[in-house]
Amino acid sequence: MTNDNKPGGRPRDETSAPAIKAAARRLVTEKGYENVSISEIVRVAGVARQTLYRRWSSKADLVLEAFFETAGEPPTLSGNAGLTARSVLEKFLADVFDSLAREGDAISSLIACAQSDPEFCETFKEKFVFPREQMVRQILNKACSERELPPSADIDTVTAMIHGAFWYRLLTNQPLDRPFAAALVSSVFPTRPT
Amino acid sequence: MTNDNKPGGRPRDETSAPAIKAAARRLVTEKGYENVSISEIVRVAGVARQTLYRRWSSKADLVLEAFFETAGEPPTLSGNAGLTARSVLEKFLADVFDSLAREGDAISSLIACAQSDPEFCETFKEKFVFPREQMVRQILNKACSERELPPSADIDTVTAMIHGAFWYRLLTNQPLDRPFAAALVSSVFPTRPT
Amino acid sequence: MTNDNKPGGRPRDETSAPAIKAAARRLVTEKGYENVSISEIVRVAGVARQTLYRRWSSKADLVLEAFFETAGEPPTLSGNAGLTARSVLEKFLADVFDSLAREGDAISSLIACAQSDPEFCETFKEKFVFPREQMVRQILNKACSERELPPSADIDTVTAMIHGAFWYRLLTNQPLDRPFAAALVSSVFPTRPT
Amino acid sequence: MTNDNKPGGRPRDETSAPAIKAAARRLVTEKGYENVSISEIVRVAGVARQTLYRRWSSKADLVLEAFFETAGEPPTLSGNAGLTARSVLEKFLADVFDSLAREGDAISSLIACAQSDPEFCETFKEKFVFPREQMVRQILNKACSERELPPSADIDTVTAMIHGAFWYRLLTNQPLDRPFAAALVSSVFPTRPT
DNA sequence: CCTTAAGCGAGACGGTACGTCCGGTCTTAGT
DNA sequence: ACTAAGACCGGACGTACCGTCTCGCTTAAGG
Repeated sequence: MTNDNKPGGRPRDETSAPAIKAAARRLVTEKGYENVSISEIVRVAGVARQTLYRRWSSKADLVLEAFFETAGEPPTLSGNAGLTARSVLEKFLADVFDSLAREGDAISSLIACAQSDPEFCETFKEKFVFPREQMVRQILNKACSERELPPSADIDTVTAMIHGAFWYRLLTNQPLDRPFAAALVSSVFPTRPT
Repeated sequence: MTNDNKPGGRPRDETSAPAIKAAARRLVTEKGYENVSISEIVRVAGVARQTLYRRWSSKADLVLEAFFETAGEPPTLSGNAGLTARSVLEKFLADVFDSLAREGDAISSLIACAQSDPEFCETFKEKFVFPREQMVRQILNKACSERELPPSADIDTVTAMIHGAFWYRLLTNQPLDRPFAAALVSSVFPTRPT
Repeated sequence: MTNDNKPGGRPRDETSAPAIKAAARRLVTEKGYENVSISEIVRVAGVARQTLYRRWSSKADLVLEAFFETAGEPPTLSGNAGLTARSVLEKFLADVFDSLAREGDAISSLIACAQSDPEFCETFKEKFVFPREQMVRQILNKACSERELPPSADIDTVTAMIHGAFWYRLLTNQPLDRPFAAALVSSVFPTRPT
Repeated sequence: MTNDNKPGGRPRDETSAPAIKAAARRLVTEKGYENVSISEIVRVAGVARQTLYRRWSSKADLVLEAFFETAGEPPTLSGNAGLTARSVLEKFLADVFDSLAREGDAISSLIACAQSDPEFCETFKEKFVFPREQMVRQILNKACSERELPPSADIDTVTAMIHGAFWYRLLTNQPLDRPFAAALVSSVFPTRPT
């Protein structure tokens, strides 16, 4: 969103944007997207109102950037060489749940905002949803090719079910903990006959 | 929500409440929860502002009642006597998807609202979420007891996965159609060896 | 400016308008028209901003009404029965000068404002300028008919000169005192040969 | 106002100041002092904002200089050798009225500005008011010494009345035309018995 | 030739005030 | 008691200017 045309004029204060984003992130995390006003963000950031509007055209724009600035490659898969896909998935989910436990409320309010702002929704999907979805899909594909899952498994649908399960719990304020991660994994991978 | 204390005074206009709910329902369906103001609802309903506040304490209360007035027993299971649990589930999901296709945007915005309003969230869960969840759970339990699913199946988790899957697709604007219903069902019920 | 259509609705708070006008009048007197902000007026009046805008559409409207609410019959001519027109004029001017000494700065800033706001200008003339001008004209007419002035005197022009003289002194911050009143009168009335 | 310290550095662009003054003068004439913003002046002048502030410390400074650059010796008295003071005065007033007819609105808005800016007021008086006042005074003095006016005439007061009369008409949007000039003169000079 | 010093267009900066909008409460008169 | 109407306070909104500041560049004059 930030436009940095090269030519003349005083350069933008490099500390302003981070300060604003930090303020936005903190306030949204503390109070939820809807309960944060532009005025409060600029006050906390110690910045003039126009300095915010010069960079972002709306609260949605700002908050999206504040939360998902870095293109979404959130947790990574590397270093899981010798593990089974099942255990990789379980660890991945546990990690995701941990991070949501920290800022789940903020994420909830972003999901909420996405419903009434199509542009926000698109960016949110691109920066947050799809990367995580892709992650699960990769793990499942690996599981499939290594025979942990039957070749007939419908990867897309199972991905939606896994991803959906924790959205569902997130949005209905039900616990997102390690036991749930384990239960999800168990439901996906066929039970081993003892 | 409506309080109908017995004693004296002019009785409430019986047409006001329905008019307000109809207006609310229509506007929310058309424009989404966040983009509808109280002022607009009362204007469309042709009613004084206070007439709304006398009956509901907030937009959330009103909209919840407008959408989920009847205690949630939405689709029913009766009349599915001879069918397999699998086909019952598929039909149930197809029906849910059909109804969401009609008013999915409104539901999305209600889910959104639930994120910033705990009370709304609670009512929404009670009136909308849990009944549907319970429905799925019942079908799966039946499937279990009739050996369509292995007895080891984790009904709670699978319920969350099914329910979550369509929330997820709903909130991310991905298609909710019959093929997806079929795919969900197929992923839950072990594939029949041909 | 205040519109008091008869029908329904909560009546306007009768104390608000006077409070706002009092605040406006006080602040303009203290600080000058240009240095008073709407925000300050409503803060001092202890009133919501919209409560001001509901009654007046601009600071100009408000201030005009605050200063010249009562149709302009400022000083009166009655009770000067037996006096010469000359002495009546001198007394009238002395009175005007006294009142300007009290709130001359405010008047100056109103004259100023009138220059950039034609509507303000019109109302200002009607409520402030013309009544005073008319006063002088009446006195001069009386003087004429009673032979204190030659019948050939151009009343309109002399009125403009008298009135103009104290505007001129007012706007250029030159003293407006009794000696000047006397000098004006002496210049208008032919010097009596000693 | 322009300071031209001797030493090094790039010399000021000689075209900037005239361009700025021209823009200021044009805009103030078109729209009135209050309705012209610094931003607009520099945009019209095709100049950077700082280039204006380097030369003038405020809009008031600039506009004063733009309008009254040449020390005030506006119309001159020379070449009126053989005429009566009365006709000289009439011609002087007619000239002043003509020039005001051209840019009266701008002058009005300057008078307005002078009310809220004491420094502006001082300069305005020095550059515009006093020279014209002095002019009238000289003519009247000459009239006095040549017996066109009685020696008892109060030159200062009459000057204020003349000058005030056209300020008054100027500020109240009443016509400033030759008949009024004639009427003023007639009221000052004792009517000649036919 | 190269430094120094200032002017230049451009535009960001922290502020202040604007006029509008809405939410939730209240106060009327009328039914 | 209830209605329709609408005023009330509070507070956020996005915009417009203000006067200052900083950038990279240009333009001389003087060493």
